[in-house]
Amino acid sequence: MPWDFDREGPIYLQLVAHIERSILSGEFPPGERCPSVRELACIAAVNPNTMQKALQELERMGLVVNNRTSGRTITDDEQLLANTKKELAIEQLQTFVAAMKGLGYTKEDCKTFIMKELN
Amino acid sequence: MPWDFDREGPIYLQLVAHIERSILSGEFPPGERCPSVRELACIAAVNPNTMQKALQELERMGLVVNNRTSGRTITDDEQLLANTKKELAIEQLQTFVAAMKGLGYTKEDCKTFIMKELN
Amino acid sequence: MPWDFDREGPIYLQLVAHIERSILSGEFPPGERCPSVRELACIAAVNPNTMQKALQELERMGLVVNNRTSGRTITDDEQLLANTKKELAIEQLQTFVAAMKGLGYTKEDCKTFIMKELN
Amino acid sequence: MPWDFDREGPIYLQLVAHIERSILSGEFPPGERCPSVRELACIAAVNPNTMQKALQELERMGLVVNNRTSGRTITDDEQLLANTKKELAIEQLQTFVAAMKGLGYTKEDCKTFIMKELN
DNA sequence: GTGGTCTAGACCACA
DNA sequence: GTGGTCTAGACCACA
Repeated sequence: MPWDFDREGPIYLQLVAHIERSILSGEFPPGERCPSVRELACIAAVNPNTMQKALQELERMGLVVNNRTSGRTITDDEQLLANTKKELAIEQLQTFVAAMKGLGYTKEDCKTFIMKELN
Repeated sequence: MPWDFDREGPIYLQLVAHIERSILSGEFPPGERCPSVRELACIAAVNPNTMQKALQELERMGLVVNNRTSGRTITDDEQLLANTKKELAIEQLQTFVAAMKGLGYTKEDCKTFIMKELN
Repeated sequence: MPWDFDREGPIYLQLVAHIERSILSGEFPPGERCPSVRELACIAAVNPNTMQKALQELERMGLVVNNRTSGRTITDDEQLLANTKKELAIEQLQTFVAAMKGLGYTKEDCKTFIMKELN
Repeated sequence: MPWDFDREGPIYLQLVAHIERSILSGEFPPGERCPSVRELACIAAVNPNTMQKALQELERMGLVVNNRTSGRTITDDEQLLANTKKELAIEQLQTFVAAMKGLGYTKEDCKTFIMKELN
């Protein structure tokens, strides 16, 4: 199943986001081998060059480690993984609060709404 | 500025959602006159037929009232507006919780996370 | 005059080094407009994509600033320029000392040699 | 491990420079027997004729002495060795100063830079 | 097999 | 015009 992309934003960044989530959700477990550029490109149905760019960005972020000719592995840096997860969570929260604000809810309204509705 | 649409889902439903939010956010105030099909179609840069279908759906939902020859008005049924707003808010909350679940958060985690991060 | 490249090391990194030196030597003055990707690619006789990669690296280093659709400029951050210049100088010094070591000179020998021969 | 050569300059001159450094660094000690043309050609992975030409040049420089039928020896002329070493050192220094000049350093700057950075 | 580089060329947004 | 992205495909080093 090829991944699907928005019209907005470069595909390689959408790949980064997608793989990032796959790592944090445990689909690509910490310390395990990361599928090769070619494999991932095939799965996502994009050009290997595009996938390469995405993986190099993930390296730069530290989520993926390059072992040269023996492929890449997912980082096992628990601290980094925790921080990244928290960042993404905050992003989600901000999106949610923004949407709620569009409905006329203040931050306080959000809190009380959540406490009442989330069970 | 013409509105923008996803690839997914019929455009008329996206129009419904858009106008619904405009009403709930107060951009189209309760009891006021609703712009004509032609006006709205022009603003949104869609075919008047598509906008017509959207407005009929909004009528069905009760958010818009048809006065026959004298155009449409936004409902002033505060109860309905409040319910609709709440429904949309719950939808947003579910989207948020689903995203958080994808990051490994439980509902309880969400609560404590929000209490800590939302200030 | 197309630039010339070693067999060793990616061309794009050699481009980075070349442009870096051009900036530090004042050939591309601080604050001035940087030639466009296409211009530079033409001058250096490389593919625009390769030059693009080099310029993006120079951006990352902060030596070049991206102004989106209105081209790039050389940084005017004097501090950064001074630091970069010093780094390159230290690199040169290390190369020199290594070569001297191969001739049997110690660091101290180097110092006295320089004091005597450099005038 | 075969020696490696630049694209620039005849290979036999690169061989001369390489063996010259080997002598000055003590790898081929003064007064000792010099490996035969065939041995050296094999080690360097070049044609014996090319190595022959290199050794003749080293003879001309006096660094290597030809004993006719009993092979060659490294010179034991300490004065010559010292002079040659100094020449090479001066060459290195000039290369270094030229590189520093390209970064905007004067000879004086070089001196103070070295005094500060070399420790 | 792995990752990486480079080219050629199309196409996009922005203004 | 500017920078940026993407594809297709060749080729390289490493082991």
